[in-house]
Amino acid sequence: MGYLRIGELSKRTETNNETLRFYETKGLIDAPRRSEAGYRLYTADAVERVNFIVRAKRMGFSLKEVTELLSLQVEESDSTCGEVKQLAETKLADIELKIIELEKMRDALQKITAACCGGEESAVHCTILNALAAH
Amino acid sequence: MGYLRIGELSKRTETNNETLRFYETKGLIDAPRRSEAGYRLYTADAVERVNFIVRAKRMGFSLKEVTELLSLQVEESDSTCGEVKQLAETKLADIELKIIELEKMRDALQKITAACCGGEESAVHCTILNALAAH
DNA sequence: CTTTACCCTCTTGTTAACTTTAGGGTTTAC
DNA sequence: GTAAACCCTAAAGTTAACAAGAGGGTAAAG
Repeated sequence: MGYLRIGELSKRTETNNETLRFYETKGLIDAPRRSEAGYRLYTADAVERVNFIVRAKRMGFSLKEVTELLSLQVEESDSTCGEVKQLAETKLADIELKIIELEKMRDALQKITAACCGGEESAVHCTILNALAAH
Repeated sequence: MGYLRIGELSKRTETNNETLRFYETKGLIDAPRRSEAGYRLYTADAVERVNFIVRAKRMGFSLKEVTELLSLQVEESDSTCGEVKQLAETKLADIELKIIELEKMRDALQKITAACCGGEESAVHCTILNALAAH
């Protein structure tokens, strides 16, 4: 009880069974324990992990990068702490850059929607490139 | 004068000649005028356009989605204004969601880098998933 | 005036990230 | 107890997004 079979996990993560097995072969999710018949039995935190993968992918991270993100952990051992911190900071910079660029796009799109069908100035000629150009 | 050949354009956009020709076949950039010998001659705004494509791709938009973003323009005709606004708003929602999720990741990463090698609490066991779970 | 760096088209190859197919066993609902 | 729904592996197929190669013109520097 409390275990999820693969179909249940895929339903809760907007994935499908094949993708989950694929992620397992790629090392993105741990091989779970199996039932007597060989069925995969996942615990609840698999849902978190898979959802993280799905979200990170939507952000434009490759599976290789997602693997790196997931590998980030500060252990008690503390021996690899320097590398971890280094990697985390690199990824942090990546993410901050993405946020900034997305904010620019958002502003440009807001200009477009504001200029469009907004009343008097509705007949303006405007593209996302123009909106971005106009800072 | 004032025209760029393909090599010049690729240098200014972190792309390469093959990619630019590929984007042309896919309709992401307009077929430019040609020299007598058949060389592509780009104008300066090609640089803007290609850079936009590059940035949007880094954000996790597919070429198909980039095409949609680039097609967003409010024309004087005003006939398609409703659709344009609709599409722009959909993309805007996409982008805003991405920003929010990236901000969550950023916060989680900041927690990791703060906890790591930060002095007294350096021996804490911490992963990005934990950091995300802890709100 | 020729060598070196560019450019062209067309075809084929590559990589990532799945998806589908084939050929089976297992669980569960009637 | 038998269908329908679910699960397994292994291998082949697919799609997006390029990259590379073949074979051949063009531009510009010495």
